[in-house]
Amino acid sequence: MSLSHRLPHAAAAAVDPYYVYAPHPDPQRQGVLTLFVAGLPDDVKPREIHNLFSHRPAFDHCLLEYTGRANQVVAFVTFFTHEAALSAMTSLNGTIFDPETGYRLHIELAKSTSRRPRGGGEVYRVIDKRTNKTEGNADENVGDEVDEEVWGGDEDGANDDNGDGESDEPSGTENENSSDKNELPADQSDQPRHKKQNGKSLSNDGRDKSSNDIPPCSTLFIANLGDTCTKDELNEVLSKEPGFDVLKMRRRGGMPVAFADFTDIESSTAAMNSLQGTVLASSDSDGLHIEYARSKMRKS
DNA sequence: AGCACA
Repeated sequence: MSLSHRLPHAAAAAVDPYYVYAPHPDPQRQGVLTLFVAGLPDDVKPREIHNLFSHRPAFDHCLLEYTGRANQVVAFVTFFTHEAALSAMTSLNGTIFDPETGYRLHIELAKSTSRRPRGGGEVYRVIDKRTNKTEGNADENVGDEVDEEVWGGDEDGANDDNGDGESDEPSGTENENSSDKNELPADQSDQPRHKKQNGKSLSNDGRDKSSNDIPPCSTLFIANLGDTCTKDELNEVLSKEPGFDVLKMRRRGGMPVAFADFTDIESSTAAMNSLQGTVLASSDSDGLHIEYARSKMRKS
């Protein structure tokens, strides 16, 4: 039934050597108690986030947000101390959240600490901006308006962090009231909803999960790069993906494109899913467009 | 939409 017979190292890798973080990567985020969590499948439930993080030491509270952009879902998890947040980040970052799709958690410090929920902490806090709940939800609340009531996190003075691209990957935004739409991080969206697609097992022809026509390949084709994008900038992001091997960039006249090779198709698929739509500092539109390459990279 | 290297 499931593909358990060909699971690689899958869920076993809760901690990943690729996700070793420097103790203080960004001075701007040093006091922050909240983690920003991306790489979540669109059918994720608040309970799942809570179950995953609430057993961590010094856990405080968490919030799940269906952003309404693409199929993106992000979470904000707050701890009582900065160290506890970092600890949870390093041990859970890179965790395969859904072995069937290869989605991996991408965790970083949030831009600012989430405000404490007012009343109690028992209820799952959710912001749901989705207008069309096609996936993973039985009930249809189509006329649902955006709930923006919770959380107006705006007391931070830290906004633009375009310093010297140290791990410059985009971070989540907490200002859902803001009109800025350029702060969305990883966007694993590309799964076009089939007519009767239910969140769980895709009854596909049995192959591609994201790229539509191109068969899976351990090399990824990366497009929609800003014209100022450098190989180093791209490398920064890709090197955090497990199994990443070689990056080649070329600009053929127009916009640059890149090819990233991974050790295997599982890795390239997971990387594609988690990096799809990632907005780099050099990006100017929708972020990275990633597909399987049409042919595997040759090395010599 | 844009897919090279040998």
